[in-house]
Amino acid sequence: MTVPRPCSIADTLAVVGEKYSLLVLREVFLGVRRFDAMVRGIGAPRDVLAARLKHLVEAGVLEKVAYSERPPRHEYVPTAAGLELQGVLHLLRQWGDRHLAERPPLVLGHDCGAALDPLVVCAHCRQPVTPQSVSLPPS
Amino acid sequence: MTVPRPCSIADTLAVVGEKYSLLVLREVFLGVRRFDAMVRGIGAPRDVLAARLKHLVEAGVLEKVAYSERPPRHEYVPTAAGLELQGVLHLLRQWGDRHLAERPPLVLGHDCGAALDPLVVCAHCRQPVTPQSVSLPPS
DNA sequence: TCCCAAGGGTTGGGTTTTCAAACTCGCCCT
DNA sequence: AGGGCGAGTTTGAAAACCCAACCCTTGGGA
Repeated sequence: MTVPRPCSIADTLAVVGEKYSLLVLREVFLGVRRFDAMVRGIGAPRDVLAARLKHLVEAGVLEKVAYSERPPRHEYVPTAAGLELQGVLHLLRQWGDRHLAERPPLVLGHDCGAALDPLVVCAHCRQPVTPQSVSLPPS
Repeated sequence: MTVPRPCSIADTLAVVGEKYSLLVLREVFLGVRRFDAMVRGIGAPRDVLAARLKHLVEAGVLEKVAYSERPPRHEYVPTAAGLELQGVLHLLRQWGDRHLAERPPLVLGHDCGAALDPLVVCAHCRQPVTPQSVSLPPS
């Protein structure tokens, strides 16, 4: 192996793996969609946030939507592709709540009435995906 | 909001959000557990990889296990906490396969016999977690 | 015995990114 | 005219990152 492993995890991280990118998505999912509000919520330098937003828009994860012509104002909304990243954030939050426990967890609700407790299952058999239940490809 | 939002997503990203950290976990889950092999698989600079490994060990995500006394040799194996991050990698891979499609997807198998297709459900009701089915906390 | 290779890093240096603070620009309000 | 908001852009110093080269230990041939 002389060149880095080709891999869609790496490809995905090239889109959302830079510092603050996933926090931008967190804010968007929480309904925070304006530049200044994101700066405050994330605590990122303004120039870095501007660069991340541009990158995410170019990658088709967010879309810039005008909500006022004059003065020109717009907000960042997730595309369909962007919405599909919510699961990643749910899992990151769950992992932090379980293993870092530095704060009272943010409790999200699920339609069923219970607190949201995300679980990764196989879409085919609906059984949980565990390290043991996954088989690696023959190397 | 004068200070960044306190959030376990951000806390988790402080552990695994640096450049290459999730790729280290990918390699570990693929069974690649030695320094030089990781350098080749990931394509990271050796010094950066050394720093990431140290950080992941200190954070309790990986453990350094000797497999030879003389010469002193060891490998990096995931802890229980580390194993729990597999779901994140499955989702990142799935997203890349769906939206980037730059290569034939790496097909992992699931116990049920089908190709692994990860899906995030609510552990309580087993229904898929969608943007619409999750309710935000009252801000 | 001598030399080389493998494993697992460390060191020195130059190149990018980040960062925080200040600045800009258009528009609205008073 | 002055002040403020939203949304960035500029600036210059600090921190990462990248790469090549080097180090050390042990094991294996020639």
